[in-house]
Amino acid sequence: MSTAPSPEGYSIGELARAVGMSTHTLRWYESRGLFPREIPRTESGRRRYEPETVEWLRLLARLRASGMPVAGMAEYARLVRGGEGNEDERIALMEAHSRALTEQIDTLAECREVIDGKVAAYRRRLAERPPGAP
Amino acid sequence: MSTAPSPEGYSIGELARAVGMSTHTLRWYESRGLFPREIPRTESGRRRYEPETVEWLRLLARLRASGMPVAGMAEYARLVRGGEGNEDERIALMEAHSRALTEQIDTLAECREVIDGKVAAYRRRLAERPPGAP
DNA sequence: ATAGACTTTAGAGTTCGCTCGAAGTCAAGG
DNA sequence: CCTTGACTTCGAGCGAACTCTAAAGTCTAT
Repeated sequence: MSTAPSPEGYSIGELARAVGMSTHTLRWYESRGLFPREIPRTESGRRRYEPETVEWLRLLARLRASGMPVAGMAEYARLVRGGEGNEDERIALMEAHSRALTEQIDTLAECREVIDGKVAAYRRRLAERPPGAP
Repeated sequence: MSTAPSPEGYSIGELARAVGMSTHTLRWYESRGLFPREIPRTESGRRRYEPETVEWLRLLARLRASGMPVAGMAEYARLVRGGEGNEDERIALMEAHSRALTEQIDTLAECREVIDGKVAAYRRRLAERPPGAP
């Protein structure tokens, strides 16, 4: 609450480096409503991200990596933007995703078993009929 | 092993129904080299898939569902087309995918934990500050 | 004060995996 | 023969999530 002397906060390039995304992606995320609040600007119009933005983006990265579509993240950002009082909606959103994730993990494990079964079959074939045999 | 009297084999529509893909997709897969051999045609040029194609497509479906790109499946089909003797290459391909799959599963499980942590935090907030409080 | 690194915008382009449509051929029932 | 519906090829189109370009403006260091 006063005049901060040092830069305080991240430029878009710094933030990009900090979270491992491109500046393009950060602007595009913003255009898609993926931030829980307005991004402050300097006098000349440059973005100056607050430090906690790093945590927010790390969460988004998790959601993306686990297959949540951008629209889902936008919905979540909207809820957070709405402030306290919609915790149940946030819980519903996240739990739905968690359930989807469980399903996906099960599917993948199943696929892996089929694949490992294939590998085992090929190994058996190799063992029974070593290089060269009618 | 002899002259089969009945139609024997699937039309593209029948196969599509049998494996749950569209006829468009089957033709597209073919154009991408995803079949381990030429698909026989009737006199009039229509595809007549052999019964074992169903199993092949079910395998492809697994590979796709587990994130293998179409190019990877094409490579695998190429190996199978190559006939016996390249089992080690097939094993290498499949094992690489299996490893990728393991990694992906771990990533997803990690993401789910983060998400479940968020849910837990929201629940705590709800419990401590029930509907309506400064 | 000037180079060069960085940022701004709007909008176009890319990749992947299908998905669809057009325009025509063919098979079977009535 | 006529109709209906499945089949043919080919090429365009789509949605998702970036990714890049261009042309301008700004900041920092020397």
